[in-house]
Amino acid sequence: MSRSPELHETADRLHSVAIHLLRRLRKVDEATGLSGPRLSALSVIVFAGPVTMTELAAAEQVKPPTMTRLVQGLEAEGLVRRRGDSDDARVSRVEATPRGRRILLDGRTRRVEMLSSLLEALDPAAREEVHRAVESLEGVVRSPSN
Amino acid sequence: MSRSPELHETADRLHSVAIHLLRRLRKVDEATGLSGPRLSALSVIVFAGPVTMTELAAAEQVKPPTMTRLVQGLEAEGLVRRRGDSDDARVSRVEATPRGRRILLDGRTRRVEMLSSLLEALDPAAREEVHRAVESLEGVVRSPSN
DNA sequence: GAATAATAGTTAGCCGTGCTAAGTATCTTC
DNA sequence: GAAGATACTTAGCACGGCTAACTATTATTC
Repeated sequence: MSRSPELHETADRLHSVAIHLLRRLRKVDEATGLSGPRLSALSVIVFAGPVTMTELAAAEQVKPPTMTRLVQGLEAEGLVRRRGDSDDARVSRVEATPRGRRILLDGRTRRVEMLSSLLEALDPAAREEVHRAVESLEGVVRSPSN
Repeated sequence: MSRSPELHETADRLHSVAIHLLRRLRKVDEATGLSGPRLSALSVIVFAGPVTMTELAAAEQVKPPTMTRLVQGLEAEGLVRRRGDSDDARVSRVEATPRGRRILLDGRTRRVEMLSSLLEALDPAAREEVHRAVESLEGVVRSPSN
């Protein structure tokens, strides 16, 4: 079971870097004025078009009652709007308002800009290396389990 | 202001990889039976020896009342113990019990094992690349701002 | 076609974690 | 030794997660 020390070291530092990266991103996201869960839900709503509550809850890995309240919050801030489904009176479809869409897209821009500026601090060779490492990790992190 | 598309792409994918990595880690951490904030506080207590409440709150970037409750929770589960300071009767020093230490260290082991097993899925060249990329990112992510 | 089962959402109510404001107890300082 | 600073706690609010239980619809089954 025990693995090489180098592997452990890389693993440990990878963990730490991931934490620090996301901490930075969270700070940037504060400018949207939205909490993490609301911002994340809004993102699904913006990119997945009109969505049902159940789909939204599943996408956010949250139970339906939790999503009910998140959407109520977004609705109260005028970022989101609901319409009944024409075929099935039980379902309620959620879509972003123009304001919701703008706030989300602006936040997304800030986030990518922040990360890009970090990467710009690297010389081109290192940047290329980060790119390839990200590709490797994508394969490995996405594939199995959840 | 607008940057090269490759930069944006790397930034975006880096973001996504970081999110997925931490999601995996959170799942592993569930085995400790502790919430994120409690686990994180316990980690500081274990590694920084007896600590004052104020130091703990600062380390966890949380206000003192929040730390009061986190420590009360850990104490109720027998993972942590408090002693008064001999020099200053206002301060209260927190230290881990043997059980607290064991739970934390076991969790830490599981976490590193999980990451290591991800890295093991890569061929040695890719692994080496990830290692170097992590070093680059460390420099860039740690340096400025908090 | 009426009864039953399944599905989509919501409401009610709990717990944990974040906060601020305000209190207590203990130093420190003048 | 009185005034102020410091360490921590208590009280009370908001929010996000959950389960259990409810309503309203749609689907099934006999």
